[in-house]
Amino acid sequence: MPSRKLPREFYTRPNVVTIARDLLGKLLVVPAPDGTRVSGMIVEAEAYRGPADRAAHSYGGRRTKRTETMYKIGGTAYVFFVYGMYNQFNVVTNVIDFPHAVLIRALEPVEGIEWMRERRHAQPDRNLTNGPGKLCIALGIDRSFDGTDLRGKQAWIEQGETLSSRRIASGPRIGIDYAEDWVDKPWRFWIKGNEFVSK
DNA sequence: CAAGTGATTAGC
DNA sequence: CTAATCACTTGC
Repeated sequence: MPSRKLPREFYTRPNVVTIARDLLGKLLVVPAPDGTRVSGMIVEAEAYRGPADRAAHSYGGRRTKRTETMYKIGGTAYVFFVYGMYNQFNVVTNVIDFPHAVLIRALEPVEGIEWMRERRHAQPDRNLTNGPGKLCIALGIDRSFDGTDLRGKQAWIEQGETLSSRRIASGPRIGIDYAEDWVDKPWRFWIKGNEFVSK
């Protein structure tokens, strides 16, 4: 049986906005401690197009210990810590030294939902993975995932559902009020009507 | 609606 | 070194 992991060429394409939209319907998979699969379908994602994009961590070509991961080759995981509590899972795109990334904002649980319930302790199912910090808790994603290859064993993305463009909506990104002219770019994509899209 | 939380960053 | 900020979540 061939691997269903997305190939390198999916990630190294030049247009991060296209890749963010294409990631909808794909399956983000992480192994649980017992070796079983924990996974969710991507239902919401945002493109960050540094160095030009004021909202991106790599804006202006900023290169620090944290942002260094964004400069790696497409298909690398970029996981960062924010607000003193939460991790955020991103997919690096483009080729080396073009610091683009897609933030995964929400998933619809598919496999291993018992693991998600345990980690999110007693939240209603619809709140397990409907936000970028929540989905990292549910899947057990922390900074040890930062810089890892999305075609490796730590976390990966598989071909999932193919969506017609009619089912996809777009709008401004969330939580980037500081981004001046870039605030209104419609680079957030989600699956219309999906109940796991973040609030 | 506002607090909480601590790594990260810029600026001395 | 210090202080402000932050690609969020939860509980009031």
